Amino acid sequence: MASLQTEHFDLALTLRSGQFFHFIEEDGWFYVHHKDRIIKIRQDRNKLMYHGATNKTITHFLSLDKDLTNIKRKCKTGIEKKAFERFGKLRLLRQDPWHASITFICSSCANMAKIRKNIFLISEKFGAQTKQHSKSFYLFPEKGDLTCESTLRSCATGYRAPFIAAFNTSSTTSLQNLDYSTAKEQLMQYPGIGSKVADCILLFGYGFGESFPLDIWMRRIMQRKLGNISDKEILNYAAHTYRKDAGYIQQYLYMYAIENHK
DNA sequence: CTCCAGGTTCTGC
DNA sequence: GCAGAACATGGA
Repeated sequence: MASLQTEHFDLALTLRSGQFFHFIEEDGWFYVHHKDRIIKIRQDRNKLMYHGATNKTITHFLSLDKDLTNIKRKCKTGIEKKAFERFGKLRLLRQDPWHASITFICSSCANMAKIRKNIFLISEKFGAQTKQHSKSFYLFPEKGDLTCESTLRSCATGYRAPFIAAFNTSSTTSLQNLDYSTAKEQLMQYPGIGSKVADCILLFGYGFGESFPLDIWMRRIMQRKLGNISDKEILNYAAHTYRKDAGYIQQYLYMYAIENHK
C-alpha cells in the first residue's frame, strides 16, 4: 500500500459531489473506476492510502496539484463564501472524456442515483470483466462498443439510448485543442447534448475551467443571488465574474444549493 | 400513487 | 427568439 499527504482535500466529498458516479464504497474503502484501473483508496485526516495506481496518477486524477489561490479570492463574500467554507475541500476530478460524455448524456432529467445505475448497467452489459483487489468489476466500455440501442435501453437509459448510440461513433479527440466556445459548439452538434450537458463534459472530461453547467439547482441559487434573470444572463455573469474558476465555483454552489433546498 | 430529477428537442407563436 | 409540451425511467 502506498500513501500521500494532502492539504485542504476531502476524498468522500469529492467522490459524492455529483461529478462522477463510477465507484463503490465498501469496508471504509472507495473502489474508484479510472480507465482500465480500479483505484482502491481511503482517507485518514490528511493522509490518502491507496492501491492500484501510481502517486502521479492519483495526484492528477484527484487534482491534488490544483492551485486554489484564485478560487479562494473569488469566494470572499456572499453565497460563494458560504459555499467555499462548506465545500471548498472538494476537487474536480480529471475524468476520462469518453466516460464523462456518456455519464452526462445520461444525466438529463435524471437524479444522481439513476445516473449511477445507468453507468453500472452500461458497464455490466458492454464492459470487460476484470478482477482487481481480489474483487470482480466491469470496466466502462470502450468508445465504439455502445452500438446496440435495445441493450442500451435495458440499461434504463430511456429516450437517451439513441443519443448514446450516436455519440458512440463521434470524433471528439481534437476538442482538447480548441477554445472553450468552439469546443462547446462542436459537442452541441450531437443529439442529446445541449448547453448544460456540454458544459459538464467540457468541465469534468476536458478540464475547461470556464465551463459553468447550469442545471435546475444552479438556476435556483443564481436567481436567488441575482434576481429573476435568464440562463443567458447567468452564463454571461459567470463568464465575466468567475472566468476560468467558474467550474469550481459552480461545483461549490451546486452542492450548497442541494444541501440547503427546502 | 404522485412528484421530481445535474435537459434536450420539437412545436407553435 | 421564447414558452410549453413530449420524451422514459427510477428514486423518494
